[in-house]
Amino acid sequence: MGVASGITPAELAILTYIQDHHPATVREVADHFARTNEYARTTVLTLMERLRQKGYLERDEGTGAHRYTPLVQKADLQQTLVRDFVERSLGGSLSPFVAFLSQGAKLSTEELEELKALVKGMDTRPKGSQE
Amino acid sequence: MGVASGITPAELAILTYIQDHHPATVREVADHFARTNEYARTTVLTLMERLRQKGYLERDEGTGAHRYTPLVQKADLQQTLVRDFVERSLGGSLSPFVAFLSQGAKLSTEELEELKALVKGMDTRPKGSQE
DNA sequence: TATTATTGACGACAACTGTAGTCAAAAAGT
DNA sequence: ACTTTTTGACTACAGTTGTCGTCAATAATA
Repeated sequence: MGVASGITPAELAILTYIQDHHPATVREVADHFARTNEYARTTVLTLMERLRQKGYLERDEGTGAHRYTPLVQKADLQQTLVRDFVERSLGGSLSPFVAFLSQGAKLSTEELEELKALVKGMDTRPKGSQE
Repeated sequence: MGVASGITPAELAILTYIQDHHPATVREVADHFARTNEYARTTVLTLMERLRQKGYLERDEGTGAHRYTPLVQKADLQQTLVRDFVERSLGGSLSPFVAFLSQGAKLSTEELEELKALVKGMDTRPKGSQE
């Protein structure tokens, strides 16, 4: 399992797209990726089925092609992804991230606002303190 | 390649340890992981050799066991890891990370300081503006 | 309904990963 | 120098992931 939660990179790309465009049929997804990444229709199908087996997608077998719907919210998934990444790849340290932000990472106005509020609120909660 | 830069998760664990304890011999690393993760000596050897082939380690074949040294700084590697993660897994958006911080992620005093300085400095640089 | 196009279930496969045993060569100890 | 350990080069192998082709079943069309 490449990424956290047992989702591989290729699967994540597919799942993310579906989270932004659901319900979606294999063909719709395939058409999308045909332009960018280049995934054959059957590859997309395989990936989508694997995601379904893993519980990230569900499908409605009505008339015509099956329509897939995500079973996890995009925000939730990303949250998990971040948590796992920090834990597994950064050994729990957030410094690299902060450093990344310092070095030119662009933040949207909203993100900056949230960060400001966050910093203000956490002013008195040093690492290790109890909640 | 699980993680960015062609380093797999298992390899990353090994490399990280070596970046914190170098130069290191296979046995030293193996002894360390024998306690925690449970990697057989030869597994560690294999992983270290793969890292060497990928250019992340170099070894000194002097007297006794070979001594391995990292060829990339830990901070640099993590920087790359973060960049790649944000790009590949979050589609370039930092919101999930900010959200992660908001939801209880603990920051050290230093990290918080850096973040504060950062927020202050970026106050007038909305997303999309030129450097 | 005959014909044509679309779908999806399967099967395949090579590359990559995690894991480690074997065994000869080299080093250390006596 | 002889024996015992330790090393490391190789080999192996199963599971995962990325990628699709085939082909029969369905659906859409003429």
